Amino acid sequence: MDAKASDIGARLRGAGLRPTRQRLGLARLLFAGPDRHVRAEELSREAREAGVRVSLATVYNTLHQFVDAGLLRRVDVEPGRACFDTNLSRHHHFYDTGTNELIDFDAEDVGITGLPEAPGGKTVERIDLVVRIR
Amino acid sequence: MDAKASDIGARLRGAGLRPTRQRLGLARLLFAGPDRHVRAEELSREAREAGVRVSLATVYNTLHQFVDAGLLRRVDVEPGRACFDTNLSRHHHFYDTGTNELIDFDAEDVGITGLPEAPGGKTVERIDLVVRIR
DNA sequence: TCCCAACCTGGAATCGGTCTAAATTGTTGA
DNA sequence: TCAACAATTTAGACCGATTCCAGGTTGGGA
Repeated sequence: MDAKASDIGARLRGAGLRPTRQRLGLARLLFAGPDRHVRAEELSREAREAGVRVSLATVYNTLHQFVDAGLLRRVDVEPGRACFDTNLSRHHHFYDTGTNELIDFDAEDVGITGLPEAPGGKTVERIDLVVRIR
Repeated sequence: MDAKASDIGARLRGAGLRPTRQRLGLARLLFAGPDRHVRAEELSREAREAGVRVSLATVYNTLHQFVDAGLLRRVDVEPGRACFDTNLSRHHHFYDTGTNELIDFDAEDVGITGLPEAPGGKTVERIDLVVRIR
C-alpha cells in the first residue's frame, strides 16, 4: 500500500503532475484495490466519505489529467456521462443495457478478422468492442 | 422520391406513428439520399433551412420514436451526445478522434472469435465494434 | 524562507437533453 | 361532413453532467 502510494507519486511526477493532496487522495481511491469503473460524481462522493476534501471541479480535472497521463482509460458507452476505467490492459466490455453496468473481459483471447483499412490513410488508435447484453 | 415518401408514411403507420407533417418532413430529410449520421441539433437546423417548421423537442421525440420503430439506429461513441444512423444494415464504425467523424463499414466480412459467454446468463443484444482512428 | 507557476475552489455558465402543460391536429364514427 | 377525442406538437422551464472563471492556496525550486 505505502509502496503503491509512493509509486503513484512518482507516476504523477513522471507525467508532469504535482503530487498534491487532492491528486494523491483521488489516486488512492482509484488504484488501491481491484480494477474498477467510476464516474466523477461517484468519486467525488467517495472522496467526501473518505475525508479527502476536494471540489467537484478538481475531481473532473484530475480524472482528465489521469486519462491524459495514461493512468486511466475513458469509456464511452453511456450517453450523457463519462465513465473511467482503471483497467489499462487490453480488454473489451460487456455493457448491460438494463442496469448500465460495465464488465471487462480480456482482449487476449479475442480475434477480429476482416477489418477494412482505416480510411484516409489514418492510423488505428484502438479497437473497442462493446457487447451489449440484456 | 414520391414512392419513397409514401413508403415512409406507411412505415410510420405500421409502427403506430401518425404520419404528421413534422415526422414526414424529418423523415424526408433523413431518408432521402444516402445513409447518414446526424445529431438532433443538426437535424433541427436542417429542418429550419428546408422550411420544415418543427420544434427542437419534437426533433428529439421523433428521433427516439424512429429508433424505437426500427427506422434509425442510435450510435454512442461521442461523449455527451447521441448520434443517429440511418444505416440499418449490419455494420460497424470507424471513429475519427480528431474530427469526431463516424464512418460505416460492413460487418459481413468481419469475424470475431473468442468472445466469452455473456455473464449472469444474459443474452447478447448486439456487438458494436468501434475502430478509433487518428 | 520567498516566490511564483501550478493548482484548487465555489459558483456561475454551458450544453445536450427531457419534462410539462397548454394548444393543435390527425383520425374515427355518426 | 363534422364533432370529438386521443395523439401530437410546442415553448419554455427544467435537469444532470460538465466546463469555465476569477480569485485564493500551495508545492517546490532558488
